[in-house]
Amino acid sequence: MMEPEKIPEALAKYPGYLLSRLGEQARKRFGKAIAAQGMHPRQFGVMAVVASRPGITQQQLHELTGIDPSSMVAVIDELEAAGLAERRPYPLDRRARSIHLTEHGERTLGRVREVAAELQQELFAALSAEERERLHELLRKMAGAGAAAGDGPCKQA
Amino acid sequence: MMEPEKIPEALAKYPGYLLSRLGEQARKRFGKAIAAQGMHPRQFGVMAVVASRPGITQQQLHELTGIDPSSMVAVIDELEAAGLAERRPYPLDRRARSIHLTEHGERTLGRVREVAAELQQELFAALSAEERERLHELLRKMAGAGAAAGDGPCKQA
DNA sequence: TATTGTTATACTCTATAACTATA
DNA sequence: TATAGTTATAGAGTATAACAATA
Repeated sequence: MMEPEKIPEALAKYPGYLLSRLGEQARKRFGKAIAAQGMHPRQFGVMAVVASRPGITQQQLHELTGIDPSSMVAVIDELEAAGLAERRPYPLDRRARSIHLTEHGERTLGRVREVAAELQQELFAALSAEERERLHELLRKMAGAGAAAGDGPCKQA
Repeated sequence: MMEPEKIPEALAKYPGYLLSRLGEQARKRFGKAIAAQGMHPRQFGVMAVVASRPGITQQQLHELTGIDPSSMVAVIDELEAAGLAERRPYPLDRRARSIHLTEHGERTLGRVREVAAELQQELFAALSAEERERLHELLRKMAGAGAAAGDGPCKQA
């Protein structure tokens, strides 16, 4: 169990600060939780998007995850090396690469999703189920999220 | 104006992810906003705590901000070099150093607080005033924040 | 001429370990 | 023996610039 660190009022009064510090904490704890599966938060993010849009290109992955194109190369390299994903030719544009999860990748993603769900329970333990839902809604709204024009598999898949 | 980046449903469904990504975004935007004053987010955090607890030691600052003690040295060095804060002997324990803001530091902090307030408006623009307040409460609760045992000036000040 | 992916590189931020002076 | 601060160093993580293939 990790102590959630006390945040002094002088800083807690800034919602942006809370967002930043709690976000960093969430990322770190998630990273530790999935390290056992040999996975990294960035890899999880990419895999989750690929799972929802099989055949997506690296450029599109960059736009959706916010990960820099040059860093994206490294992430996909790692996933390929671990046998979790693979690059395939992208028929519509021969410059681009089409990314797919392998079967092993699908299974691993499933396990990591379970770990993520367990961690969520811990992370938001101070909140009631209702409060968690409310917080989630507010964060979604802030992110302008919810069905980012074209969720679902890509053409060609 | 910075586009708030669209977050796909495949990731937005994880509240921890939203927290992490929105937090990172908040930090980056805040950093850019205060760079004009020659300030860094870490420095602001430390200064805000020092302002609320004049005479605080570096060790205590580390506990309250989560910044590593060795990094704290660098932050205070920067603040001293910029004439924003200063180290003084700490009578109760000669190993420790007592940190205080200079007048220039107080004034600068005041200006940066204004910038922070403006940025907050932008950052949470997608939310109504009520929703912002609700989000702030939920984040506070999550952080176990609110009057961290001993807010206020330190003895000896 | 612009874009996708790639490579090499630099830069920022943070963490680790060892040292000093006090306790 | 343990702790506060310091220093030097190493490691993540990320961003920047230049290049090849293709559009």
